[in-house]
Amino acid sequence: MVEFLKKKNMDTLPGKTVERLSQYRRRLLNLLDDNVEYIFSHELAEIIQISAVQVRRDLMLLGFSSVHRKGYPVEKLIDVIGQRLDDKKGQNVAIIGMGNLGTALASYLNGIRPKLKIVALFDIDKTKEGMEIVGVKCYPFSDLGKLIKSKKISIGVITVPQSSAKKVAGQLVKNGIKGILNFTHIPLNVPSNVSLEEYDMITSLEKVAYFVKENQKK
Amino acid sequence: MVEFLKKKNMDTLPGKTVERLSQYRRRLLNLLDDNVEYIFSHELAEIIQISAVQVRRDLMLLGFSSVHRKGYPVEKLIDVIGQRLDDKKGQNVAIIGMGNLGTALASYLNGIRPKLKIVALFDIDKTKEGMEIVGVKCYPFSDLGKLIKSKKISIGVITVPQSSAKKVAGQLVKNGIKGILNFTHIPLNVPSNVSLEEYDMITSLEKVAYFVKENQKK
DNA sequence: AAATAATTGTTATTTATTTCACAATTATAT
DNA sequence: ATATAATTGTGAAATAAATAACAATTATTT
Repeated sequence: MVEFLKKKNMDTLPGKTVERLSQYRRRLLNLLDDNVEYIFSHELAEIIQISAVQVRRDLMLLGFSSVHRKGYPVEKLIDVIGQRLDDKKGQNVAIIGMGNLGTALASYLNGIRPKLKIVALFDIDKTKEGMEIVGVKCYPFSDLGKLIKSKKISIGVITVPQSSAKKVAGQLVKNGIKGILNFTHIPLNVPSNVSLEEYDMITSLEKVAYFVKENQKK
Repeated sequence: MVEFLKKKNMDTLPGKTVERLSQYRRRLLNLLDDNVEYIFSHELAEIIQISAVQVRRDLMLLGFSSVHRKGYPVEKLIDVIGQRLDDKKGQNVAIIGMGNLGTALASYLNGIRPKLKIVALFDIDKTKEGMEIVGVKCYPFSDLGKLIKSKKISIGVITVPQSSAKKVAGQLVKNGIKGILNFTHIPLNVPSNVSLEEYDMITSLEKVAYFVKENQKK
């Protein structure tokens, strides 16, 4: 068995590497627009503000090599990152909760990655029904289950008020969602086959605040 | 010299611990509302969905002990977390960019922590001048420097469009900001005395999407 | 009063992530 | 043609973070 190939090219990547690959790709797409054909590890590192070794290590995990003394070919690298990160058939996303945050996310995320399509928005407020944000329709929350199935939604983004977070997560899970991105500060408890990513803006702010305080001690 | 005391009670905490302490506190405040007086490490762990050892370890770093067989006293623990995380005099925060995201953040963050005050909002759009969101005034961007000084703002939250992120960060730094929470996906380059926390929603979504895909291989 | 059970605080261990250090490769300069 | 310089890919080392393992403590049960 080709264990050595498997190791490099099939293993699930570490979460941190995934985060960085996502960022590399975004930068590389910009570079492509500027007709940059090759990039050295230290250049990419500089742009993302990390170390060049880190970049090389991440690309090593992709099994991707540079062209000697020219650097990494930008277009090809974008492609390889896509092959590793993206789902071939694409994935459909719903955003639940169309307050300011949900609305911001809808316009922010929509269209940014061809393989990640925002296909439905949901809100409890029935007056929002049929409303469109950046070309995506808003549905009443009661249609959630139906639409997860009909639109093959695999990822749900929760931007509802704190108080409904658990209920919404429960509904998503019950209707077979595969991944959840949670923007409330309520910790969610989901079965292990559902990928969960939590993001708490208060925690981020408190963290900055803490390090500001600590910095001033010096 | 009291090295042993210094070690536990003075050292800067690891970032991960800070994040968890922030979360513990938020949960504990809820518990306090429900008149819970004591909590065991495994109970707090269960709420946050982490391990009990992790909780004990974090509290160990605070030098905080439980009451034997009763658990950790909730009110006192909240207090001790505050003593460690919060700045005594409080810290003032500005949000720059009053689109949907900025607006969401303003209402989300305001009032949630007494020692973190949102004292000013900024937007390039002069028609928003004087507008109030959750009781905080919106100022034109040109007043940024003046207000950082007069209102003693130490933390800036960047929620402007991607294209102005660097300019805004530059202005903040130039005017003596101490910490930045960046919500754009432009990596910022700030001097080392400025604490920087970046949060990129696209990366989070791509990360969930990747793990959804990987999970399905199994 | 001895045994049992619950719970902590901490040391030791393991695992994950980052950085160091350097041989290998080859384009470019001399 | 040789030396120099740039750059990579990776094993080894260092650092950071999480988990396990367990002695210590004491309330409760028998």
